Parts: sequence; C-alpha cells; structure tokens
Amino acid sequence: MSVDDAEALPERTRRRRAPKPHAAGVKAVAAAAGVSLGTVSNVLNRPEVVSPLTRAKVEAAMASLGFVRNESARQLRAGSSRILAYVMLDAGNPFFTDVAKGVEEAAQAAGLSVFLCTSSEDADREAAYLDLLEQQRVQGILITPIDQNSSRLRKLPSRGTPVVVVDRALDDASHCSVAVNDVLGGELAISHLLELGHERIAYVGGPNTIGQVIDRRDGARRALRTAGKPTTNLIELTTGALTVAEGRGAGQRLAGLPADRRPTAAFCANDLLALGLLQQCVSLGLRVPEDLAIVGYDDIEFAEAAAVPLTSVRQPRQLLGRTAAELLLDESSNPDHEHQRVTFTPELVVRTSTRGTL
Amino acid sequence: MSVDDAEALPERTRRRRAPKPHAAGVKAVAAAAGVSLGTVSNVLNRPEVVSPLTRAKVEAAMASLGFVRNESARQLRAGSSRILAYVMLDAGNPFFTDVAKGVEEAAQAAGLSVFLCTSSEDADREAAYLDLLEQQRVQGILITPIDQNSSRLRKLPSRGTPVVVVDRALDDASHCSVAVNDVLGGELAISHLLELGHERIAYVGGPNTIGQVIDRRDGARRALRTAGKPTTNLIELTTGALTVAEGRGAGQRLAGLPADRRPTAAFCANDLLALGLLQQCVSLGLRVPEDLAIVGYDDIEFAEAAAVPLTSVRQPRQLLGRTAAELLLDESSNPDHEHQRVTFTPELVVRTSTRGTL
DNA sequence: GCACTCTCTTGAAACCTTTCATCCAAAACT
DNA sequence: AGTTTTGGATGAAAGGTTTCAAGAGAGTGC
Repeated sequence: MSVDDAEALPERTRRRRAPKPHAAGVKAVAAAAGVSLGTVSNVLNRPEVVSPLTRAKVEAAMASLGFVRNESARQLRAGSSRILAYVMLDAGNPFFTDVAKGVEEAAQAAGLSVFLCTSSEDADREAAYLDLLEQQRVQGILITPIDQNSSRLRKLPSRGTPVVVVDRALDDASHCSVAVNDVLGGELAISHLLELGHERIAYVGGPNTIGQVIDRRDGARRALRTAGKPTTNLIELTTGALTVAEGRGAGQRLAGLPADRRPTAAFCANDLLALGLLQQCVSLGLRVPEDLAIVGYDDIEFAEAAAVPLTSVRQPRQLLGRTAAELLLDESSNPDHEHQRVTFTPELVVRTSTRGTL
Repeated sequence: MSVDDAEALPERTRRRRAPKPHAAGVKAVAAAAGVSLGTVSNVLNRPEVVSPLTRAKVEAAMASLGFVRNESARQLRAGSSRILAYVMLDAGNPFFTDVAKGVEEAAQAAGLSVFLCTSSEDADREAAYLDLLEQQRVQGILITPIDQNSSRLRKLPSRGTPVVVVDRALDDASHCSVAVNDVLGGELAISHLLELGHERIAYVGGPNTIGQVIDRRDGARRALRTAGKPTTNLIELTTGALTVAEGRGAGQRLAGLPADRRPTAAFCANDLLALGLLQQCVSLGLRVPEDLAIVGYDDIEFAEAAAVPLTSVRQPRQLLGRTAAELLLDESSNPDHEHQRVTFTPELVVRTSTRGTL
C-alpha cells in the first residue's frame, strides 16, 4: 500500500444542509398510540404477549414518529449486548478477513452482530480497542493478539467479558483459544524443502514478538534437527511486519547476497511476505524455483494466482473463525462452560514455487 | 474462498472455568475513595478540576476495584458517542480494507474509534447493520452501499445520524459523498484497449445493481462511442459477485467460446474478477495478453504480483477513506457544515496483461 | 349471578452515568 | 475584621429503556 494516494486534486460541489432533528422515544410512541410505556416495550421485546390490535397501533405510531430504539438505554437496563467484536491483527491480510467471515457466519446463526476492529500490529491500538470494547460491555471479544501475555487481555474475562484467542494456542486458564499448530506447519514447510534437496534455507518473518512468527520458526528448526542438520542452516531474515512491502524488502536483501552464500530456498512466515519476496526476486532476475524456492504460509486466495503459484501451508481459516465464535457463544450462554484449547492441523499445498513445472 | 475448511478434526483440551464476577460502578469507587459521585465523574471527564490529592485517591480506588466505566450509561446521559462505523461491501477485497485504513487514520487523529462492518454484498445484512448502528447512536456512518437508493439510507441523516457515502457519487441532498469517477475509469480502460487495436471486448462484472459495475460499463460504452465503434462490440459477461471465484467462472465461459467469436480483450469491474479470470484463462491454455488482454480495476496490491502483472485502473484508496472520514467529522462537529460531493480522478496503470513484454 | 380464570395492560422502580446549581472553606482583598 | 473571590466538592435530577408485581376486563363454569 502507501504507493497509493498521489494526492489527486478532487472536484468538490457544495450544498446547504437540512436542519437538526429531534428524536422520539418510547414515551412519545406510547402517547401517540394511546397505550402505556410498558406496552410499547412489550411490542419491542415480547410481541407475542400483546394483542394484535394494540400491537398494530403501536407499530403504526412507531413508523409515523420514526422511532429508533436507543440501544444504550436498552443495554443499560437489560444488561446484555447483542454484539461480538473481532480484533484482527491486520485487515489487509486476507487470512484474517477469511477468519472474520467464519466468525460472522456463526454470529449470524446466533442472531448476533460482529464489529471488526484492527490493531494493525500496534499494541497501543489493540489496548485502546480492548478498553473501548470492555466499556461497551460487548457480549464477547475474539482477538488475534499482538502480545499474548498482555495483562489487559488476561484481566478481561475476570471482569465479565469473555475472550477467545484466535490463531494462537494460549495456555491460560482464563479463556478459550482456537489455533492451528504453527510448529507443525513450520515443520511441514521445511521438511518439504529438505526433501527437495535444499540445504541453505532462509526464514523470512518478524517482528519476533508475534507468536505465529516464533512458532513457525521453531517448527522450521525442529524439522532441521529431525533431519540431522544443524539449525544454523536456517538463515533468519527478520522483517518489521508481515506485509507485502516488507517481503519486497527481504527480497532485496536476499537477492543482494553473492550466489554462493545466498539461500536456495525461503520459507516465509505468511503469504504476504512470500508474495512480496517473490515479486522482488523475480524482478531482480532470480528464477523461482530454480534459483530460489519459496514457501508461504496461510494459502490465501492470491497465493495460487501469483506470478509463480505459491507453495503454502494451508490453514482452515473460516473454520477457525467459526469455531472461535461458537466457543465464545457457549461461554456467554452456557453456565457450565469449560474453557477449551482447540488445535487444528495445517496442510502443505505444493505448487510451482517449489516444485517447478512438472 | 470456500475451497477452505475440509472439516479437519481438531484436538480439544478442556478446563474448568472461573466463577462469575460482579462489576463495580462509580458509586462503589466514590465510597471506597471517600468522595462523592460527582467527584468520581469529574476525575473521569474533567480531571483538571479536581485537586491532585483527591484525584490520586479516586484513581487508586478505581484501580483496586477494577472499575470499568459503563459506556452505555455514559452515552445515555451525555448523548454522544465516540465511534464511527464503516460498512464495507466486502472485507475480502483489499480495496475496501485500504479505504478502511484511511478512515481509521482520520478517525484516530480526531480521537475516535472505528468499527468495521461488512455487508458482503447482501442487502439484508446491510440493512441490519444500519439499523444496529443507528440504534447504537454512533457518531456517524461511512458506507459503500449496495443499493444507493435504499430508503433506510436516506432516512438516517434526517433522524440525526450523519452518513457519508464512500466510492459512490450520490446526488442526494441528505449526505456527503466521496467517489472516484468510475465512468471516466471505464473510459480509460477501454480507450487503452482500443488503442491497442482490440475490437471485440468483454466486460466482466455484476450484479448489475451495484453502482460501480454500472458506471464502469457506461464508461466503457462511452469510450466505444467516442471512437466511433458500435457499443455492441462490448460483450457483457455478468457475474454474481465481484470475487475471484466469479472471475474464474467468467474465465471458464470465455475460454469456452470458439476462437473467432471470443473477445480479444476483457475489462473487469474489479481486480478480484480480473485475477480470477486471468488465472482460469491461463490454466486453460490461453496466453495473456496475446490471446486475451486483461484490464482490472482498483489496482490492489496483488494486481502487480499476479501471474501476469495486471493492467488496472488505480484509485486513491486511502485518500478516499480519509476524505470521507473528514467530511463525516465536519458534519458532526461543524454547525454550518455543507454537504459536499467529492470526486477523485482515476488513473490507468499499464502492465504486462495488456501491453505484453516490451 | 358469583367466583374464578385467563389475557392484556399498566406504572413505578431500577440500570449507571453526567450535569449543574449550590455549597464550603480558605485565601485575597478593603 | 468584614467582605468578596476562588478552587473544589457535593448531591439531586435526568437520560430512555426494561422489568415485574399488580390491576382491569372479558370469558367460563356452576
């Protein structure tokens, strides 16, 4: 991004605006329909208990007055919210929007709505959103956290806001988590590269505070150990974020190395990095996979459509989101809910970027 | 999407959960700190008017009780919300997440938070979110609407919720809008293809209820007329949505045509369609651009990294979002706000998918 | 006709905060 | 010393909804 926005000069046209309105509440509706406050409330919340005739009168009054229920007041009195929130790491990463889709599916099935928030890998933003959501008394929070040990995160459930951690297996007794085994994923990727005969392999990822980055690297190391190779064969290229732009930067660094010291393969902590790396390397004249084999992670939709279709580690994205939402719903409705740690298994999808054309 | 989720069997581990908590309000804080309700409220909202000593006492009490302000009650009494919402067409389209990034930037600068909602091109979902947000009394709504003539949308501002329409130039006196000239964009795309000598051109897009789809097609037709060609040279392939999967479907249909009737170029209503089309055509053996030139729309980040780098019509995405948010903020704070219609100009970015290798 | 159900409707209390006019004590004047 | 000013703290009222115990009518059975 950020290539964007060459500050184009827009055309503007102006208009005067309409005067400020004033809202009608249940009281006004009750008066207009000639019934009591309680009846209006019943129409809103338990329509079956009010007679068809009165209900019709009340509904007509609502329509003609343009009544809009004040959710703050409702929630204050009733104590419950009909909203879930999902705090994502990065809305620009299709992996998370796919997870979000799963969340929405499950929420919709339960009659709830979902608000999406994005921390953009910034701890302060994440903290600000968590505070806000807690103050809003949302029914629950789904989050892919930046810092899984944040005290804010741990305190939330004890104060009454259920939390489910998504895409991170967190061994904390205070909430559920749903994850994919990232260590195994890293192992799958590297084993595949080792089988293809690669010896010097780069690991592209960062910052090293993000759990996914760490686990995938650990898996990579484990694969090396299992194969009896020294883990120094894994050359780490640390990036500042998990974005296409950072991937390009890593490609620049990689391509700059002399051919005899350059790794013959790269395993990237996610597909955005891999796509950036791929693009940069190709444009600098490296052939993929001949000069450099590349493995990504997440198997986002664009991985298959890349310049060289990308080998990647697939995760069940929507299922992840759906499961997380279901756990959250269970936690907030089922009195003897037990916290769970659900772990899915990733799967390697081999494409041209490692295997070449067959 | 939806290729996802082969219903992997996860492992689950269970744990007993902690007992239910109970919240502390201002009253409890006041008691604990030995001050009055009003003082606690002052610490929260106007810390400068309370003496450092009492403030410290109150803050200590808050911390030890784990006080969390009840935003519903605050909002009910104070009447104002600190939240904006952006209702997107499709969170899976990087174009919209880039717009969202611009919105967040502007909101953050003004000390507000943004909730993202996604209608997924479903009119009912859009309606449900609009109702919800209105009931929440959010400070304002940014929306890329499915149906720009929705009565719900038009009524919103008259009831007190400011609305700014994003990526659609809407000539309605009730709200601001920020858009990019889609007709011009379509024209740019087709003129480019005409210059390259193409005669039979496909237009891939749909459903035809979406404004962007219509405008870009109209621009395409206009370019043909300007060049003195019949608009029947534009062969319409209507899709059910603006997604990669639908693009693949269109590719299937296109590649199935006999070579002498098949268009030599395709203009897609967005990049997701174009990427799907590209991928499918290539895998069916068509060469791009020799057998089929392709032009996309939006110039998302993945367009450049595609199998064949995609020619596309670029829009100032973040700027679009930022401008929209600024208009919304002006509307809700400036008493003599005037509604505006801001129109940016798109730009054609030529890449290999039309021009071939030079 | 009387007692009793049953179906709807009612109105006051409660939810938690913010606001604002008032009050207090100490400091600053005359 | 007496009066005004000032910096802080106070507490009752208000905001729009839901809840719930209680009431009102109409219908039923004897």
